[in-house]
Amino acid sequence: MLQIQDIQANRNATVDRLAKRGKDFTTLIDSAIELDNRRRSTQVELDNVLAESNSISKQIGQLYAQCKQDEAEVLKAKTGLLKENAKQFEEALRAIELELQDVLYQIPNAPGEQVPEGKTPEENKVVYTYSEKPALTQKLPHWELCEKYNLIDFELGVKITGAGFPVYRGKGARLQRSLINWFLDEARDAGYEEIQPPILVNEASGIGTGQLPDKEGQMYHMPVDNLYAIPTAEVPITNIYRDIILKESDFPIKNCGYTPCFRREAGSYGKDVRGLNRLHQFDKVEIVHLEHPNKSYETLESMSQYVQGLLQKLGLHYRVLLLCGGDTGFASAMTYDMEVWSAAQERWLEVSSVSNFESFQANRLKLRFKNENGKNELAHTLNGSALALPRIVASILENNQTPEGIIVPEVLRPYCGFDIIN
RNA sequence: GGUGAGGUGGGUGAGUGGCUGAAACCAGUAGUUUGCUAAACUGCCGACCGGGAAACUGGUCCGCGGGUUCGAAUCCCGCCCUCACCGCCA
Repeated sequence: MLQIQDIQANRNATVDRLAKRGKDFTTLIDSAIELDNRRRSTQVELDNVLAESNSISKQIGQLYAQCKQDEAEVLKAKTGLLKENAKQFEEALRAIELELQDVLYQIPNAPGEQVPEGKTPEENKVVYTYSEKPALTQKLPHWELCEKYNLIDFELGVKITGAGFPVYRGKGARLQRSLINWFLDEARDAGYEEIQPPILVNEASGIGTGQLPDKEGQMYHMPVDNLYAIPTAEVPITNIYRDIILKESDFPIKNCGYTPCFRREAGSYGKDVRGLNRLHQFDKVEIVHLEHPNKSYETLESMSQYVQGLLQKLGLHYRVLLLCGGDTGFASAMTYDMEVWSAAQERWLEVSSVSNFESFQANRLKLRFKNENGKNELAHTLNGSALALPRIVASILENNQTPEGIIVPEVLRPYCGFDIIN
């Protein structure tokens, strides 16, 4: 969530930035400001009452020590009214704070300077396109290729669990494992520390990264122990830094991690979810950065370059989108999406999303650092997929298909031990 | 699952009703000195929300939530969590 101090200090700028999302947030911003003002004045009144009551209590203690019981009794009588007052102010304050929090939760992150205005995905800006569509002699969609070469059995997954839980087998399983290993090795070479986090998280972690309380329905929940299956490694990895105060010299913190990801995807259906396009369980390597606020946009660019490097080494035709305000995620200030070409489906598939959250996430997480003035300041967080497996697999299969079989990208051959799937 | 112990500041850990926002030690930090890859000494050093130009100052916080009391880290109740041992087990 946004910081109320920032909103107070830069009311107009915040409204302008938010307007890029194609919606007017003036009313919400103003009610946040109004609530914050009320919060402060109420607190001043409360504090005064408490201060008086504290000082009387201290006097009573001293009087007892001097054996002046009578005078102590007189003071005791006075405290009754103060208590009553304090209680009222306390209740009022709590109510205002809840209301303020509720308003703040409704306000999305303010888009960064470079983010184009716009409401729909059509208004996203294509900032880069790499290579060409492959020239193919055959164009089978990946689900047919999976069946033909016995790589992924979707029906079997339905039997064991349900739709969206595919079974990878043989060379399909090995290709999957190779990609994970290669992604992790690349990340390590780029200076990321590898993390193997839990894939079930508690409620506090879900709140920390913003999945809870709102997007509860998107996660698998285990009520017996009140745990949630992670929708992305971002959740456990970012929560490592919940309630932490870093030193300035700790930056940059670079973590990566492979985990399976679980998403209920309630409400999705149709052609978009065919094959590997959308799953309930999939694998992903995630990169997470914590940065000094001065450097977060520079870091966003370098993360984008890093992800693009992976796609280039895999030889995939891709493009980079700078998302417009309206398509930028709730918590993000600026997002690049990387989309690879799916030759048989003849459409772009999103395989990575790299975002700068500025201090939006850090605010909920209470992730801070001591700045040069010795003050605690919120850190900036960024993350990105590097990469999500299923659509990468889909596009490798489709783009590299030949009548003789599917050509494995060179970088993966040492990992999987074969160079063609046939 | 059973039994027991416990949750205090970045860490270890003292603290059973007012003098404790909290001893001591470690870590951190600023400086002094001696000098050589460090040591000694001294000062500072929790977080959050307010007021103030500033010096400074009010309030809250000792797992969380309630209660008793003029006053609670300290007493009472509920919850959560951790650890140890036993049982089970990859």
